[in-house]
Amino acid sequence: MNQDNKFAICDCDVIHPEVVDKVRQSMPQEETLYDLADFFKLFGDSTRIKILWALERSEMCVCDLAVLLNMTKSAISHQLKTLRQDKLVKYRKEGKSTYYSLEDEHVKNILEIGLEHIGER
Amino acid sequence: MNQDNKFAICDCDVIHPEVVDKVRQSMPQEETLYDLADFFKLFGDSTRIKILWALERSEMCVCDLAVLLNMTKSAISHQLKTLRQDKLVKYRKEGKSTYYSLEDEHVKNILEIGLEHIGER
DNA sequence: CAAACAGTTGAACAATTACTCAACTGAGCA
DNA sequence: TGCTCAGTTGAGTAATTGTTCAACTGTTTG
Repeated sequence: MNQDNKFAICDCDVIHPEVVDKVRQSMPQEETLYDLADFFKLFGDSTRIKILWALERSEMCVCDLAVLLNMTKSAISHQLKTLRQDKLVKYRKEGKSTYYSLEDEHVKNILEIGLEHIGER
Repeated sequence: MNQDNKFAICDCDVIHPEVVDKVRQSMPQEETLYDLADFFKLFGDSTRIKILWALERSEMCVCDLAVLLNMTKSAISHQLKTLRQDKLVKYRKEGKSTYYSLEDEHVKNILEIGLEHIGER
């Protein structure tokens, strides 16, 4: 459980074992932390941030998003696919168009806190 | 202001001009959106997530973090540098050690919302 | 002073990723 | 039926990025 085993990659010794032990006990599972990072990765791209921001205001189709962000339909569609896979947006088809909207209620909260941090609110 | 200019990259026409116009007016400045994405990029790596999680529990020195995460001091130090530059962590030096702690009160909130989304809370 | 250790740094490398391009599907319409 | 347009998809490419490695700084201690 602790690091004094032969598989240690770390190139130094513990200085404060009690702190490390305390913190280690409160760490979530490895997988949870990976999922968390993957989730935030979605917000780490300005194109996706723009899409999420836009969809927070209104349901939109791919063409409208492409015009709004001045990008190709393909680029938008690729990003929508990843947002779809991670359950941040949902869509409905109507005729030739596909209308996207936010799936998750956390998106707005996250964007707000981010804005607060960078001092834009 | 709208997209009917010769610099349009988009490969299609607007379908719902009124929606696009409405949303466009509520979009923040380009730079703000980039800053926002850069901010979230920090949370988009599992090593940094782990570091932030750990520091949320306790101030720690580089060696302790390296032991806790089973990584080299160098790798940890590189990540701490980026977290430092973006004002998420602060540090104090004492003897040979450098003690890092969270600088920003938003970190906890962000991690919480992330956990909620991935259904871990 | 010299050795030991905590931590930092820059270059190099490997892995990831956002966008482009071209081809494709499928719905609406002449 | 065939054309047009909205949207999707996969391969390829260029840029970004996390870690390693080696060299370095600075503080403590023998």
